[in-house]
Amino acid sequence: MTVLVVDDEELIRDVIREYLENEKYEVLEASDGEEAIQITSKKKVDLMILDIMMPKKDGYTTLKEIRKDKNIPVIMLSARKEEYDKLLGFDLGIDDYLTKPFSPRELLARVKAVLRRNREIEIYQVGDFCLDFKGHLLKIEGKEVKLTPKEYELLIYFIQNEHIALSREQLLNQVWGYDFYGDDRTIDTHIKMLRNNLGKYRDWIVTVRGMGYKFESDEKVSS
Amino acid sequence: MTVLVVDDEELIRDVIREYLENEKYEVLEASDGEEAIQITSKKKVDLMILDIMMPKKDGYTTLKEIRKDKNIPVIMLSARKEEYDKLLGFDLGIDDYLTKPFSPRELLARVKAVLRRNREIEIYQVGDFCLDFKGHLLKIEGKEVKLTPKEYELLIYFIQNEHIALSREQLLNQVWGYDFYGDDRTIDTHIKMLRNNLGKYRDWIVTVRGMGYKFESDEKVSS
DNA sequence: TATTTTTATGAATATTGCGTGAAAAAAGGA
DNA sequence: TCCTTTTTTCACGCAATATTCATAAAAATA
Repeated sequence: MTVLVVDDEELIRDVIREYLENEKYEVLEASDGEEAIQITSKKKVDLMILDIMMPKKDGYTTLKEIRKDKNIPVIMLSARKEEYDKLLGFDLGIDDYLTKPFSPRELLARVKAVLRRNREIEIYQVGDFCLDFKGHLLKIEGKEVKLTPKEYELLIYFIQNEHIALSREQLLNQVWGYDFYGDDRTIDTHIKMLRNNLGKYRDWIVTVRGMGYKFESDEKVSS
Repeated sequence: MTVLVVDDEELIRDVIREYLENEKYEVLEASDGEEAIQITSKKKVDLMILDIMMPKKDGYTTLKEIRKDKNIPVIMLSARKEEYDKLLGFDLGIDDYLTKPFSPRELLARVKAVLRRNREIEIYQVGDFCLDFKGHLLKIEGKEVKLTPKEYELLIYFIQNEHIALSREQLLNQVWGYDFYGDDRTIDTHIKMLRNNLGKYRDWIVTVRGMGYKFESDEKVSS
């Protein structure tokens, strides 16, 4: 689970990072709204902790922009309690709210609560790459990309094991099943076809020479 | 769907109204228990959002009186978490519970969940496609389309699981029942007939090769 | 550089899964 | 009961997909 912390104060970010990492969350940081928008467009973020008062671009504006094409859960931070009413009026669907100074413990509790609440959502979205697990639907740049069953299963297995290098044997066992006694090279062909279908995201499937393949969505996107 | 919001704070009512109306719910307001009782006796209310702490007549008492002759689903609001235990003691069959300050998003999620749980009448209408769940009546371009019982059940199950790919096994279990031990391909035949009956909407039943089928109406899919 | 090892690709072939129609079986109605 | 409607089975043909394999390309090694 990846949490993006957006706050202009480095101290705050550091404290939150420490607590979250202690609980095995991956933490990304942004010091302003622009940076936050950049990061969410490139990386998979499961939850955003967003400060309202920031220089350049405030929390509202930032959230509004991100929400245009992403539905990332968000916990808002603010220095003043009175902001809450304003926040409620703001029609952006925030998930929770905390006033500074807050206890890290409480933040953690809320992070967990929000993620628990959203666990049933099964959509993998990074940039304009959008995979709907339940719908068996992959969209890239808003257009449906047709995958064959094997390509689909393969892709899902990769995504579920992001950043982990997988051997051909492992892929055969997990995706094809233990009762498959075919050629190792079958994988290569499917990788080829999957890459073709991923278009500009073809490099997200990385060859690990002598080992197998791995999936990595934060690679630089070639267009 | 009509939701009655009962709270003495106008600000809270306004905020809830805004969120609910945004999701196409009809919203009624009451500022105290008496008014709530009046409204429920006169209008059709599908769900009540009821604050516990109110002047004159509190939430408990109000609910107790309304429940004497109506079984409207209710979500309770309270300022303090501790109230929850007290609430449990009252055997009034509340459907859900939220403490202030709550996230609007969570409220919306719970409203939807409660209504989903309690839905009785349901009409699914997109373009000139109109299915009345209860009346077992399908109209396309204003003309009634005759479906066999199995076709109805199948279609309803599809609509209730729109955008989700369903395997043949799942369809057999859910529509035919777990005690059906027939051929998988029975599904195919029913799909064929259903598609024929759907006429120009036949493509709303999408084949997910190697997996099963899913229902997808033409309306824009938000990603 | 030449050599070896590993991966990518294209094409040929094998296999699987779906749509269909027809017919048998079961359920309903008069 | 008989007749009609609905449900289920099934097999054929076609199209989509999976697999294999030969060869090209790329990367590592010396």
